[in-house]
Amino acid sequence: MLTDERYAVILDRLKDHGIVKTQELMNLLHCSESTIRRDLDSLERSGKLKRIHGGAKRMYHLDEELSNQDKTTKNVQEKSNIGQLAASLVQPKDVIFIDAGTTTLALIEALKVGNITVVTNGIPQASLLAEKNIPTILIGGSMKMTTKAIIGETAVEQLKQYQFSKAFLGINGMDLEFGFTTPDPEEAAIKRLVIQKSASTYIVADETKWGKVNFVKVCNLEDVTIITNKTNDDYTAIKEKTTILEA
Amino acid sequence: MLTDERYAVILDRLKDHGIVKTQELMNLLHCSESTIRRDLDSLERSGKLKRIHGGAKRMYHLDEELSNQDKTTKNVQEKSNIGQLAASLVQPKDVIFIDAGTTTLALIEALKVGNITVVTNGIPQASLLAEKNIPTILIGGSMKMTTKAIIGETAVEQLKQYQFSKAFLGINGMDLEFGFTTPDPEEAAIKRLVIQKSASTYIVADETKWGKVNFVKVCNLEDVTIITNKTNDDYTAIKEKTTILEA
DNA sequence: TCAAAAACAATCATAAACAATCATTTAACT
DNA sequence: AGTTAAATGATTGTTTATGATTGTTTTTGA
Repeated sequence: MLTDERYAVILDRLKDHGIVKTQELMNLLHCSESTIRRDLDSLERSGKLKRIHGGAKRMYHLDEELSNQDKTTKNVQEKSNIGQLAASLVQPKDVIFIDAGTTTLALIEALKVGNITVVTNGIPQASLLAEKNIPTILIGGSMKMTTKAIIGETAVEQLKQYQFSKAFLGINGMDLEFGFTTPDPEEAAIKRLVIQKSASTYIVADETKWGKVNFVKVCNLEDVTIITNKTNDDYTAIKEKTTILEA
Repeated sequence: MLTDERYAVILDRLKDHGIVKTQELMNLLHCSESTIRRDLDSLERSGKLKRIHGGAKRMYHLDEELSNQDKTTKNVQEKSNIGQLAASLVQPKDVIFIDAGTTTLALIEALKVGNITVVTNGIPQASLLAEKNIPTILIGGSMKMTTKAIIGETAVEQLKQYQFSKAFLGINGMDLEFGFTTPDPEEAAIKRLVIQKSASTYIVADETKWGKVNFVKVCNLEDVTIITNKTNDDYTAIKEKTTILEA
């Protein structure tokens, strides 16, 4: 069992359970307490988890961080559906904003129409847009390392220069009571500004985001149109407040 | 069993499992530990995998960036050498600019020191920096689709805000008579501004750039320090005008 | 509050993996 | 065929990872 294999197992387990115990890892990985302890120490140093007495717990951004690797295979079908619906809204001559995050990548994949300009704050988004030969403007500023999103004051200042005909935003949580929320205040600031600068705004989010509440509020449900995949009866109350497009 | 056959087996196995062990490969390929180790070394140099203690693992990042442009392993080796020399110049507390282009990616790969800030105008650069957890500021503006470089007026305006202790630039051509040249006026404008804003500037370029002349002049040979790999007798005249670091 | 138990950090010896080198074999080219 | 270059496997000493041991700190519950 190689060091990196153990790391992978530990992080995977952490992703599911939110917490791991030293003893449990010893049995699972068939190695000594010292080794586990050293592993947790390394992983903590590289910011992947937080050590606690008896084991370790998940850190905030681990949620997003791990998903970058396996999310590509996880909700792929659903995201693809959402992306296609979102892409169908884009028309020639549109100037659209595309948010950072994994969900909006599916939108870019599905983009078909020509003669559009895209503005984005996501590095992977920019990369994909370049490969699809879509004229793109990237927002400058500080890069958030876990999500490869551009944030900060410089980004806000640059965004103020633009107006968009449509904006497509990702989100971490949406809830009837608390509206749209994300863990990062700086990302929330970007999203709020974009909503303000765009003629119409669409939140693209798969069903797992329903009912989740994060640290910072972005806006109310009724301020935007939601593009999601599965809306069951639970959302009748929500549907009265806002517009939902089902993919 | 030919060398390239082993490479294929190793990479194939890596694609499925994400990780390979030296011992396991020895049995699978019926060859000595030394050979496996050499194979892994070569494959790491050409950017196909990442060696770890006991074997190797997949590289998530510049897999697409470098390998699909099919650099020969020789060229990769040279760029790696140049990158390592360039990286050795970086010191803690530096604020450095890293230019877009493939050569500077090797520099980022080789970056070891902590407590630095990087400013870049390259999308692949930003992506790699994020994976290495290096604090990064990305220049915003229009994206040039062929090279994934950020250019244009917005980029220039943002750059004016910054000062750098060191800057590392790529280049398309360098010539005794015509100096440093690139095909794109907008890229040249960025490079010129960076040179002006940086305490010291290094051009990183492999030997193939010597004697080439492109459309737009960036600066004279004597304005910067050149980091390149092979300097033979032809360059005696050049060496009188400028500083050359040989990797 | 105090004592026992568990978890902890630090250290050490051992074993595995490592880089570097060399002689030998294999392939490639004239 | 004969020469040269490249690849291989064995050997060397070095580095790294590991598990056991030590004594200390934290948690627990009586």
